[in-house]
Amino acid sequence: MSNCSKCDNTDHVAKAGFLRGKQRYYCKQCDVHFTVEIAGEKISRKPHQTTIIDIAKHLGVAPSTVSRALNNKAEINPATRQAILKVAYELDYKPNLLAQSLNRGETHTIGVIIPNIERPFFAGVLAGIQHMASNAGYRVIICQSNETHQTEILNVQALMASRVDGLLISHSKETSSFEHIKLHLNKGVPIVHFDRVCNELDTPKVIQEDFKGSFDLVEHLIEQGCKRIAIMAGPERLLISRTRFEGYVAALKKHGIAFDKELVYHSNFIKEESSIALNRWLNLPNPPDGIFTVHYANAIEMMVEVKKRKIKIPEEIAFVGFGDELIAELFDPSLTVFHLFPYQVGETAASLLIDNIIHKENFTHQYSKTVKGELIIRDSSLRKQL
Amino acid sequence: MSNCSKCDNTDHVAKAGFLRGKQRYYCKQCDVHFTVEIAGEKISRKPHQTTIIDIAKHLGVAPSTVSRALNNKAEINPATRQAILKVAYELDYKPNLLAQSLNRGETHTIGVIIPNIERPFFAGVLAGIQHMASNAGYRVIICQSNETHQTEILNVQALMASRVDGLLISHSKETSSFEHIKLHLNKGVPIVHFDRVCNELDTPKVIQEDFKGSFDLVEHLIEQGCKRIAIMAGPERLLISRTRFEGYVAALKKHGIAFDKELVYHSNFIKEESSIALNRWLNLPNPPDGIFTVHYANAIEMMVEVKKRKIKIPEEIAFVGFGDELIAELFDPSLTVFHLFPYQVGETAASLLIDNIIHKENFTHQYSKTVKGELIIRDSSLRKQL
DNA sequence: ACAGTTACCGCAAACGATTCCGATAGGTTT
DNA sequence: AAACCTATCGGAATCGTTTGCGGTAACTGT
Repeated sequence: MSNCSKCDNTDHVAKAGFLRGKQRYYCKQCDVHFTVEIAGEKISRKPHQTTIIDIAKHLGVAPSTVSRALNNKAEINPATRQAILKVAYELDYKPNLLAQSLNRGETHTIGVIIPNIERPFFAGVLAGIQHMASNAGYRVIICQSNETHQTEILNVQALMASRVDGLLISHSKETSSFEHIKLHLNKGVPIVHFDRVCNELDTPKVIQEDFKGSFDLVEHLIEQGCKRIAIMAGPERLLISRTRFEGYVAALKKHGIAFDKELVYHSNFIKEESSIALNRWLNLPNPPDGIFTVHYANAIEMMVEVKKRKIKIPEEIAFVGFGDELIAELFDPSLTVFHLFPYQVGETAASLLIDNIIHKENFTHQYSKTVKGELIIRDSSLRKQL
Repeated sequence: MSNCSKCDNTDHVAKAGFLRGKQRYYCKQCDVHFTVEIAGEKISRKPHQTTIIDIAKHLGVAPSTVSRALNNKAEINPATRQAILKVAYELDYKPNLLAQSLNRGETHTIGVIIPNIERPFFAGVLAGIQHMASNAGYRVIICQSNETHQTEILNVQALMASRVDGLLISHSKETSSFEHIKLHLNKGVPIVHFDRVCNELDTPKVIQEDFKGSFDLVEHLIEQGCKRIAIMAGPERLLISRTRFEGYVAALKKHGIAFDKELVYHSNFIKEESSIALNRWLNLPNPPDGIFTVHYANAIEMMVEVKKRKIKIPEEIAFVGFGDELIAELFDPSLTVFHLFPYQVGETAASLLIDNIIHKENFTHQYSKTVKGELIIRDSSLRKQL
């Protein structure tokens, strides 16, 4: 029998079952339960990062004082402050951001959701976001939706669970319902859309010159003498696709060229689509003499095919597209593009979001900041001037 | 005068200075100080996410019980457990990851440091890391060193401050001292190197077939009849550059080709270097008939220049390089590469790290996992067979 | 000398979740 | 029926920081 933990006596002690593997006792007299500690086994002390309490003990002050000193608060004696700072340095104190975040209710982290990090455009955006964020003292957590609605929803949940201070999002090609965003928007979470924005939600947005870019590219083709211009448009659900499509239509209209449904193909970001669309067009009774692909990669892929067939670019078919990639410049023939600036998109979006986070209450929404693009005319569309 | 907060009497109350803007009083009798609360001004209640305590109150149980139910612990009545789960669902409870992390001492987050997210290789690696990490329930924080040593150090500090559970790193081209890593390694932080690894540190590493790739590419050039092979090597500080360089040297040696210092140029990832190196080589008394660039982009840039000069590829000069980019395939002429698999590198590194995190104690280091590459012979080096 | 004031600091309660213990109530054994 | 057990739950400490508020000593002016 063991000694009671209270009266240190064994007289009235009786066994009282097992608890988590240990024998349990009960002292009738003291009305107390207890288990016996297995001797030893208590040495495992973790390495332990220095905390504010360590500093406090070290100097014989209260943790609150240390906190005040470290955070440069008022009510503190400059002398003690210096002393604390010194010890903090000596003990290599690093504040525990988790504890800070928990206490302050903000994580100084922003979440980013993009369809795919491997797309150079988004990588560029990310770089811009990172740059702006880290300058403002914010960390960045990145999620990829992989172009699926479901994953996007999971991403949002994961980021909100991580208690990010704000959200930057470019929707997946599938996304047509926005409840998962609305939910958190209504709770007051700052959210900024970029590139693949949506109009149904009342968020600040960063877009590009999608309409103008399309319009300029198509008009350029027309000026080069193209009469039948095909368009490889983006997924229909995306607003950005529709806007670009409208630019195409508008340019045709302005120049009195009839719109032909046969010349429209809505891509879905699948690899084989380029050759499918191209073949369809080339087999038409009167095939196009100009092709506008919303995504530069499609133009390149098509040009590869067209070159194989010994069709002359740009004389027989001219190509233009949106893009920001080196390949457009280096490919032979070089591709005329409406050049995009993903880095700027990222910077703009991030700064908008951070503004929003900091001035949460009285944030006057600034909708639709537009990052300008640039029409770069190259060999794929530039026909010899007569 | 105001009523004492204790005796609720005004008799012995006297003013006692100002405290944070409010008038302060002192009750002699009760020996008590107090300030008067400005009426109102107390309504600002935050929206408040449901917590474990809300659930507990809702059911009249203790928070600890709720925690046990939610975490599927033993010692809990299935009935209460169901009840708790139900309420949790109804109240849309989401655990506060911050609080969990603080308590458990782990964040379920891994930090990644890469030189530049815009380099497609690293974007690919990131995608692999993300995939593996999110499957294992880990979040990912990404930092860019921008190829500078100083930023890399700051990155490490930032990530450690965020209390990441482990670190994945590919060093900047400048990094030649590794104290900033060693420091945390010694504290027991799991760290895995990938791609740009370093040998001075006792960490698991994920590398590629750098030696073999170089060797194969150069040997291929030799088999195609090249006698003088130039190399555009990487920054000298990087181990990966040195390894690749050694592969080059070894291939030359095997085939009895003399090593010529004139044919070596160490790149530093600066844009103009391609033309500088190329010009230098072309102006040599006996210029190279084969060029091996460690980075495919340099090969492409050089080929652009070479094409302008009407020098024939591959007949007069053949090109090969490391790479994983579409442009290598689409460029004219298509580039022979030792194809890399960044996504796999990322996956491997992440799984190694997560293994390391989970089995922290008894982790048997598995050094140098190698992700295999693939020699893809294309037009830039394939001379007409006689 | 004393009310009134200031400067500085400590205490303790948050933040949200986990977990070690001990406390019950109701069984089972002898 | 006493002795022992099990299942289940509550209390309180803990993680590391921040912060509201009260306490104390010393200082100011009259």
